[in-house]
Amino acid sequence: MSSSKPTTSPVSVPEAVVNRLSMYLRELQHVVAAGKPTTSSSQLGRRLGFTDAQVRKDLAHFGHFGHPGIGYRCQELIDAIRCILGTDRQWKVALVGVGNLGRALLGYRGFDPQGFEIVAAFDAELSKVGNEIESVPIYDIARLREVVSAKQVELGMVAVPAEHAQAVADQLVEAGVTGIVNFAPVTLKVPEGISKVGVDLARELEQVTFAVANRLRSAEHGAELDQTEATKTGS
Amino acid sequence: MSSSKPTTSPVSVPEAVVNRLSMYLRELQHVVAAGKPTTSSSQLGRRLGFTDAQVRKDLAHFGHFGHPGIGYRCQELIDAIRCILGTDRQWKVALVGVGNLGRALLGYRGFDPQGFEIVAAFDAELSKVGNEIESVPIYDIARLREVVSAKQVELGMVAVPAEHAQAVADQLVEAGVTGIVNFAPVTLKVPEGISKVGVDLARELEQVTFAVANRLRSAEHGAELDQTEATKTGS
DNA sequence: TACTGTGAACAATTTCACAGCA
DNA sequence: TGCTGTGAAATTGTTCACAGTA
Repeated sequence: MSSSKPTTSPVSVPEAVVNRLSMYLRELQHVVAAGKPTTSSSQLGRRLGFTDAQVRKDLAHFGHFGHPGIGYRCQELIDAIRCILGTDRQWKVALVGVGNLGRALLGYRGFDPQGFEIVAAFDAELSKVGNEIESVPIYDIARLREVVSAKQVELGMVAVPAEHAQAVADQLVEAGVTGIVNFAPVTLKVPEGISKVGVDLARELEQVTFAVANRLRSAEHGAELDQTEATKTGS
Repeated sequence: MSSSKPTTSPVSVPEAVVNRLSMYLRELQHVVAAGKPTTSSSQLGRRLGFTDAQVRKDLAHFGHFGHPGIGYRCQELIDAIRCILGTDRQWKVALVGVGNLGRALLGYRGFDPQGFEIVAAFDAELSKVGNEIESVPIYDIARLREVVSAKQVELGMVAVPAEHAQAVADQLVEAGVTGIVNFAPVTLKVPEGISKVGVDLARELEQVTFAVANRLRSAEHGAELDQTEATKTGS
């Protein structure tokens, strides 16, 4: 039992595990940045709010990465997780919608180091077309299919108004992307075999207000032994 | 039986249920916008990718909202869910960090209709201070405590670089906010009783690449009967 | 000693299936 | 008939506790 390459065919991994895998990765990067070469399931768990057993079980889905008596060598585990997540290589991403949010995504410094490169942006407003933002060229959305194919873009980010999101997603799929991150507050329909994730900013806030409102309710109400903690995803 | 006010003290609701509640709300708003006065658990479920039983069970945590034989009256259920989530009133929000992402958040049109109003923004860069963006005034971050207290801000959004996020969160808590949405890729520590949610853009992309990479692996590999669908949160 | 990996126990969540109301 | 609400069953996920390795 010692380090090894990730199991090639994970057969069926709960989505929650994949979520936590990303968190472990981020945390490991912080540990490395702090100069520590190794860490342990309990340390990792403590920092993220999980039990040590959970951390070990999660990682065990993919292989044997730990060293008994030692813990995990950070760089080793980072490499393994990136391999599992598929970010051991660079992914080409297209952004559709160069509004406020789109521009923010173009300027976001966190993508490149994690393996994502925005190689093209699209907008329907012709005054934006032809410019570059953060050295990403902006194309007429009418050319989406052509450009996405030509540049071999694999992932799409949808940052257009809700009413156009489905149409944009359809075009992205048509053009050959295999995964979509959607920032519009609608539920996209995508064909089987295309992955998608939705990020809805108002919904994130609602998760917080629920916890707050709930706390207020129990407080004024009469001290139920209620304990709803809204520590959803880490961070 | 029939409609009623949400149960006041939900005692203990799984976080996943709260997440879905937000999705039901969004979906119901779309149904209303389409002119339909009622919907059903199966319709709602189909649109979001859940079973009808799940929808009913989720809602049953909070009261009896449905009408046997009819389904759910959309507006009624919308009102009930907003009440449960605490967004039946307006929440005052402070934004810290007026970079690319911060500006996008200031310009985001989706907050107001869902009950969120950004009433103040803060930045350390003094050239930004004193201006308004989207008619939100930008203050020196040194005045965070003072302004947040004075304006009775309840929620904070952290959109500063990772290395400053914890310090900013500490100040927000000090100043009296009860909930935080964090956009920096770090795990914040907040005191018991403060709610937080983390949004990490690179992590969202990783959820997608995992699914894609996984699909590629099984494909080239040898057709395991693997079925990993990355249809995380809806959208 | 300090830690991992893991079967077995436990807990939570989801689905099923059906009674009951409009 | 069409739909909800809900116990009971099935499934999934988490924690415990310990054998085993460095």
